[in-house]
Amino acid sequence: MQSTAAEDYVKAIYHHTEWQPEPVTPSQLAARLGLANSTVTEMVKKLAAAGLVHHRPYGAIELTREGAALAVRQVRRHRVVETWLVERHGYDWDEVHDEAEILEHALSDRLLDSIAASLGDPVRDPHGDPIPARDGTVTRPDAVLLADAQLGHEGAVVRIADDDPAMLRFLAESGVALDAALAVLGQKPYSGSMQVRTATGTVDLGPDVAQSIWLTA
Amino acid sequence: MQSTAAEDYVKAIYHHTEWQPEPVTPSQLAARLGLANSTVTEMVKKLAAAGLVHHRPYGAIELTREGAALAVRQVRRHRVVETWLVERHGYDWDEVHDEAEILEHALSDRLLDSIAASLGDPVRDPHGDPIPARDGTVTRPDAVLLADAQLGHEGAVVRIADDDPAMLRFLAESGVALDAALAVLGQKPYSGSMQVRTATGTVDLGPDVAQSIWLTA
DNA sequence: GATGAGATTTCGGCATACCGAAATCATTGC
DNA sequence: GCAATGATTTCGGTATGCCGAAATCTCATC
Repeated sequence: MQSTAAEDYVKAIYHHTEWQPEPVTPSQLAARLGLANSTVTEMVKKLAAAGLVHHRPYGAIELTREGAALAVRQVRRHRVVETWLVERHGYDWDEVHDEAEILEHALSDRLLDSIAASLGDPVRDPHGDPIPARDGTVTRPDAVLLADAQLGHEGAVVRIADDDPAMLRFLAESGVALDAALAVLGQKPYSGSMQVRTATGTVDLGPDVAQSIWLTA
Repeated sequence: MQSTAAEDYVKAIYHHTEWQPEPVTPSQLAARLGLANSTVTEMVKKLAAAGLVHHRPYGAIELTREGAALAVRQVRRHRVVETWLVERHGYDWDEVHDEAEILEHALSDRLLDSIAASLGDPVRDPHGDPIPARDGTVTRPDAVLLADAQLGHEGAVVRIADDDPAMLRFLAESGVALDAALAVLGQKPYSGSMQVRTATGTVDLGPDVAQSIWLTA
């Protein structure tokens, strides 16, 4: 059991718990992977038989130690490839995902490590997501969701979880990029939008954006 | 019909006729691909239905215009990847094939062209095999097999068709590498081996080696 | 012109990974 | 405590690509 399908499943399970941990259900997994529920049930059974996940019928799905290791390996591959595409091949953030999704299954360990080394062994990808090390170590910065930040909180942007290219462009133009220093000036009641100071000025960010931006604590 | 299997089949058919043209039979194809004859028969039927090959039952197999275009595209991908692995990632000649075999199916056109451009759009791979251009143009140098060369023939090495790493190392140490100037000094009767002058001295090359080295005409 | 060797094709089967429909389960609301 | 709802699982089925064994064809040889 080491098919590309298996790799995709464990990676999807891993992602579900990466930033806010709660076990994943078959239907959530099916939605994320774009598959029928019945397909996921069958595959999860096989993954369980292969020792990659824990799953009792009608229960939630959790990775075993072995499954988590495989997932972390895949995440490393995916994010190294994304970083490489952006830094060396002129891809934009929104263009890398599909290509990386395929390549992460095709590169040998040797080539992947060589690519990572040529990039200086980066520790985060273009979105700020941590890139696991070769040995599976994941260093995740202490981060606060902008939406949860206290009034007056100041911090640098460590992660931008949005995939919408238009949104990313807007943020970049507003002075919101990885490592940019932000300060939370205020919170508009009802609208849920946040007023934020950047290096160059002040911006209002809507609630969904505030759910996508993470700051240093 | 554009599966990785189809790509492998048309590429194998193409290779068969690349340096000495004769149509390929199902059993030759099966041997080259490491598959059962029955599998090849079935797949060829599908390729024919898809318009990639001509094939009447019990006859030879030939590429259609469309099949040849797909094959050339795959050859380009394979050779660009091999060149990239050797030039940028420290692979040796004998180590690139398996990796390239997988990657050639996984790279998008955009990424492949970007990689080729980063290498200066090379026209030949580490073995001297021509790399087809983006538009499918193949420029093959006029070449003479060393084994067929006239006595006194002088020319530069344009292709080394051997895959054996020990052999390649021996050749490199003997002054036989791509672009090296050689002169055919003599031919030993019966043994079939050739005496050749290199920049640094004189070497005897056995008949199988002489079947693998190509010189400018 | 028949025959037999060797290549080719046909046939039934297998594995993977997917689907929709039907059956089953768990839990919430009454 | 029970029914109904929504999630989960089971079941039959599909497509691709592979295999070995059996049937069939071709062609050289006699």
